[in-house]
Amino acid sequence: MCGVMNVENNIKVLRQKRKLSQKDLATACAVSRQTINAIENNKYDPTLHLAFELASVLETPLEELFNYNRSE
Amino acid sequence: MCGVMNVENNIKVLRQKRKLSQKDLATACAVSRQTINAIENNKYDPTLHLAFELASVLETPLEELFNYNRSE
DNA sequence: TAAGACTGTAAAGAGTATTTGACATATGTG
DNA sequence: CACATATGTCAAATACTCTTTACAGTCTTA
Repeated sequence: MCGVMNVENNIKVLRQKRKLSQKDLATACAVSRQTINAIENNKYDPTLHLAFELASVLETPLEELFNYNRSE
Repeated sequence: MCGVMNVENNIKVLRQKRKLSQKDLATACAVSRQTINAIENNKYDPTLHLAFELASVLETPLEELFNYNRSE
């Protein structure tokens, strides 16, 4: 239900700005490289836990890291 | 994995402040009442999508709604 | 007492997030 | 060329989120 709604993210841009590889970011967040890759390419959304971890590592507020478009 | 880390939340307090029942909030977020109940009682964390929905309905920033304690 | 609204909880099942391992490609460097 | 690094992707397996259904307890009010 509600399939139209997406949580886009700016992870790739922010990661590259800090000169981190997907593997670097994965290690810093204690997840696999494939997980970072999948999230950057919008295969699925991270868990809330990982979202906070990403925001912390990338030193970016959650609201900036993810663009949530309500009820499109 | 990573079992020590938790994402606590202030949903119950904020919900009651707005005089909403669990059912009210559930309906507004398009999830079941049990889901709201489980999240309020820390049975599990919501998805990122639902977290944004809760923040939107409760008109509260994500960082205020959830208390993320990193690497305890 | 009875009835209604609100909340806590449990079990079964569907759907999603994440992992590991593998393979492909592209780029840069010895 | 050979080697390393970074990235995209796939498949199978596991863990977790979330749903529905159901029952129980509390509180208020008629």
